Amino acid sequence: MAFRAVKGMNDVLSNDSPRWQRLERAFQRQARLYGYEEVRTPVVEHTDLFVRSIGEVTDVVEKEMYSFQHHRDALTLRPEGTAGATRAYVEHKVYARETVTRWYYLGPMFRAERPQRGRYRQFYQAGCEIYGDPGPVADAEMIDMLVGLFRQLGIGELQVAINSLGGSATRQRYREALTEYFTPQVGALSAHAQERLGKNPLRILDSKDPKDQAVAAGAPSMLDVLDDADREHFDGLKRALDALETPYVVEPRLVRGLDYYTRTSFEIRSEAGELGAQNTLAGGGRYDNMVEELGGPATPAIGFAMGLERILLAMPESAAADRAGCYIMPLGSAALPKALTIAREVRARGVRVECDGRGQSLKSQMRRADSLGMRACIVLGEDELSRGVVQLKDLEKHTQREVSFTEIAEQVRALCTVSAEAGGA
RNA sequence: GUGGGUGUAGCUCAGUGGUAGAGCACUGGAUUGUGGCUCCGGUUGUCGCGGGUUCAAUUCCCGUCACUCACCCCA
Repeated sequence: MAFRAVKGMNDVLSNDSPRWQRLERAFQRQARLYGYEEVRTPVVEHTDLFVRSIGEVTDVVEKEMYSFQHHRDALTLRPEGTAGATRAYVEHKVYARETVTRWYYLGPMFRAERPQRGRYRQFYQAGCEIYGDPGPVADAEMIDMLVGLFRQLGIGELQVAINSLGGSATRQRYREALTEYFTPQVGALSAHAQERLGKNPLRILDSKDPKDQAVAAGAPSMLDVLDDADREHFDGLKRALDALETPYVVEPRLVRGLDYYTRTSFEIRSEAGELGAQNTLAGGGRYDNMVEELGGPATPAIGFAMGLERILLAMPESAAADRAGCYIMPLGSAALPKALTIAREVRARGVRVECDGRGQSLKSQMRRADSLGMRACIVLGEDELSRGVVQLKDLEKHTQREVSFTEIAEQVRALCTVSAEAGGA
């Protein structure tokens, strides 16, 4: 056991990968149904990109990034997907090609945090971004799409939380109002909150420390300082969600840890499955200033990311798969060459085949075929070999018949295809 | 960065100051060549690592490392 995976970075072995694939396919299907197309961006970006977009005084930038120097470049493993996507959007002047852009992505992200349940140093996010649509209808549809996806995956106990952080002017006003409110009560705050007061007072609002919560309870609400346009936008979001009959709760203290959010911000949580304390499945919001800040024209944008590991923790086990595939059991080395060519013929017809070349007892091979969930098996011994036939057994119906070499591939295909179609219906 | 928990077979875990067990898994047989149930047998361990106490430590003590959960923050 000399080598181990790097702390917080996990292998997905074959017993888990079907669940991953099911989730990824469901996400991609849902995203395409809503008009998104895939974008793939590099895992490594210039460090400045993240500092500029996520914000210099965020936890992510201050202490969670995997940054390194390569020759003259300061580089960072992406801690999230929006910055890279927006960089690509600006770099390729996509805004000049189309007025509204809808992208989805899926891949690993990296944050050097202390690992725990539902939080890893290399973790997988899937996300969507819309550029060029100011909302709020787009915002509501995005939230509704996520709720629909989670329901399809069988995840229950969902909660949608929404808030509006206002535009940048509003946000500045609110920040001042909060500083004014908290400063006289500094002593009543936790040490942590006291540090934040100067840098980012909004974060005190979602502190879980009871001391902070007590003080924050009386703080002015973000919703009270929204300007008319912000308020109209937020009301529009709520109306659209109502129209879609998507349940939500307004959480005026929902503040997300990335600085780029403006106006709409939201989280989707669940209490289901084996989720621990990290029960936010997806989070996102508007970032109407980022395109311009990264050098493009003023372009409204909204996006979200969801954590695949967390969703997998919340997903119920799927029903056992139907029997499929064929196991070939040659008995004795003389039967092996014929077994191999039969295996290839059957595979050519689209049926999964495993040929057992280990030379073990028939009982052992049978056990293995069964535990693999095979639908059929072929027994080829000396007697069959000399007569040009095999025994074809249906492991589900416990029936067996003799089939000639010339017909075996087609017979297996018929057996396994029928079973697959019946199972899928 | 802070705090708690756990390290014993491939997996899940019992256990004892006198150098280890169960279930599952794997495998052989009961059935000269037929799975899922049953029965009988077999294989697998530096008891995380280092030090201390002791005649003797997997067990007690100290340290260390790893894993894990929670705080923080986020997906």
